Amino acid sequence: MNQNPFELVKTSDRSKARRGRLHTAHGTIETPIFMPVGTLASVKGLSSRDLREMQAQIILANTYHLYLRPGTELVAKMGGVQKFMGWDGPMLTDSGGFQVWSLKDLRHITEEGVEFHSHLDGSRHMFTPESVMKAQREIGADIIMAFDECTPYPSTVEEASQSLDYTLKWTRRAVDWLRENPPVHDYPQYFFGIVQGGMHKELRQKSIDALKEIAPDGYAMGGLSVGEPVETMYEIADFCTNSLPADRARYVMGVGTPWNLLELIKRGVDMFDCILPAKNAQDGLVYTSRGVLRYKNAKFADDNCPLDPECDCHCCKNYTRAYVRHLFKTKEPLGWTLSTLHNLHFYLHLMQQARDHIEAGDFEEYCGTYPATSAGSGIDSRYMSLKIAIISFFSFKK
RNA sequence: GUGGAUGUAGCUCAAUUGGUUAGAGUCCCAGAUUGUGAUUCUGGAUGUUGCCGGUUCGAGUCCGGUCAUCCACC
Repeated sequence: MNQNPFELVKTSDRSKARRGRLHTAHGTIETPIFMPVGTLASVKGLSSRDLREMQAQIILANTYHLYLRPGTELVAKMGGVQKFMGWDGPMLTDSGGFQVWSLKDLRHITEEGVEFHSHLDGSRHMFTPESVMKAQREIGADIIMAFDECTPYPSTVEEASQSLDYTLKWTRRAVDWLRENPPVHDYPQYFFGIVQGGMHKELRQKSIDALKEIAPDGYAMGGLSVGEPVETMYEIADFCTNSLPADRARYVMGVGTPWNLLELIKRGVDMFDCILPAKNAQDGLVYTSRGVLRYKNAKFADDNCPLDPECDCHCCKNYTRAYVRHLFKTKEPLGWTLSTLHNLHFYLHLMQQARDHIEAGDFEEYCGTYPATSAGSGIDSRYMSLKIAIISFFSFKK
């Protein structure tokens, strides 16, 4: 569609880990990269200055949410999402396929598109591949996503196949619409297709083959981390990257824990987004160089250490666990801001480490020595859970 | 000093004409969270019902006394 924005810099000899660059009108993104989620044109609790200071390279906004409020036409009128939110770096918009999927009782899916009721006021709306492309053009992100149907887990081959059928038809219609209609903004907006197919490899293969013919500017893998065992997620992602074109960017949507990210980078993934670091920070849990830390726990009430003694983020350099816990307990907005600041810094720093080690040629060793990090979810392997338990026990016992 | 009112979880309050193991919110404690419908959700702990006695098969509830607090009047 457009000129390929992705530049493959290096691939590891001993895994599929890749070092690359994604060139956009608002800047170059060094990959592998994690994209902080800013659903409503805001990474909750943070200003664009915070994002710049933590060296965020690209952030993600959401078409469904911006469509409902303040409206994509208004965003266009304000000069696009970057100008609207005071962030001049690269942006990506998710199409809203996932949101519509999560609306469950409020939606009706047909081949034409998705009819749904706003979760805000119940008003009726229709999303079609065409209308969603129009909305994303108006929002003006550097990367826009196909309108897909996120296949639930578990799903039978028949269900996943039917779902994939819609996603592929919608993707073709989206591309046609983009070709036939003029851009809203005067810079390129790259279009990423989304691989679906549930946990069925033959469907994932079919999805990839069809997408290759459509030739989007990049490839995302959707429908992962929707309840399947983590090993299955790795296996499917691994299967996909075997077939995806090596010269295009690969993006696993909605994943995941720090450990998930390293495992998927090893399997050839370049881009990630996830609400987990932001959501967990907000709920009293942060990631540290020594594992997960539930800073809201009573044992940290008089802990004078930073959240992570080895972290050099603004929060860790200036504030203590006792203080951040106090802010959480008293529901002070600053607590949300500081803990989110830390968690996102942690993720971005992790990606920096990954890039450095891929370049140095020792990424696989780095993964082997990396401290176990649970998301606080039970889907990691038993081995990991044990390791986490041991590390947590010795690290945070007081 | 006299009269009246009120005493139930750390806090704010429920509990039918006396009827199972005295509940709820909040607070506290722990857990969950994977393209944000999320300042969210799930679970747990906490009581000599001010105290002493009486009536009753059975009292947070009725009676007597007592203590505390508040109000009004001397």
